[in-house]
Amino acid sequence: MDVTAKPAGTDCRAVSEILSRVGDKWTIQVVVALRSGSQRFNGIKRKVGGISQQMLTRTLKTLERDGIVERTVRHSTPPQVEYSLTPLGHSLSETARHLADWAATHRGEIEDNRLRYDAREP
Amino acid sequence: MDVTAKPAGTDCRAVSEILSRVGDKWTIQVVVALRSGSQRFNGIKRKVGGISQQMLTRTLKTLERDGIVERTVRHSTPPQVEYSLTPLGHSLSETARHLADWAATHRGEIEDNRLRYDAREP
DNA sequence: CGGAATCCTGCGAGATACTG
DNA sequence: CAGTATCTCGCAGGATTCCG
Repeated sequence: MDVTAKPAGTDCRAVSEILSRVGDKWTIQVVVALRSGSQRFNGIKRKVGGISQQMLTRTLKTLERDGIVERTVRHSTPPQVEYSLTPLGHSLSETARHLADWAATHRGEIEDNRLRYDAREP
Repeated sequence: MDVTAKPAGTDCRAVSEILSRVGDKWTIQVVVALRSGSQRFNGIKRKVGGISQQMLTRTLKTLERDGIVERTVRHSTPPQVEYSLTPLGHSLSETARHLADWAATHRGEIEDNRLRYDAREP
């Protein structure tokens, strides 16, 4: 997969690649939760709400792997682990904002379309 | 819409809602395939590449339901069905472009991060 | 050509319990 | 507090076959 020359056809692949990476149930919510600054594990858990510790662990690990969040361990008692966004993570969260705006703007419209669509075909 | 006061908590929900709607394997690829103009079923299938007939049908149907694509049937022999983006669909594809840009820009970086991460812990 | 119906599979994700 | 280890289940998504 070399990315050297990139005609328009390729970017649909690129987007869906990113989307399937970032479009899971929790990734973006965690990123957004970290926008305000570094947080600790259970802090994020509280902030996101509804996420299991299992999934939070997984999500954070893959985010760390991708260099989107940074993990800092503080060996104290009790142990503290801080998570924060890297520059890459912040740039992602900025991009996510555009999506958020789009979502906020068109959510009602979509909702209406669905209702209309469902109304006519039982 | 009311973007006046937006407490950080709300938009993360909105984004992930949109993402889980749009972040599946095919939706965006189909939308992108339709950007250049209206296409017929098998045209889209060819253009996307790798999608099964089943999934294309499903994807197009939910996109139609959401008012993102429009379906036009032409009763001829052989029958022709044309799909095209609605204005809402175009606005989505514009937003997707931002994501595409981000993806193109940072893909290599992410790739590197992964390699580095995987390299140190077997 | 453009679908619908059906069957089958793997992975995303929740619940729970245990460790350091 | 911050994880790891299992077990389980639903559903996205593929392949294949039939229909107008």
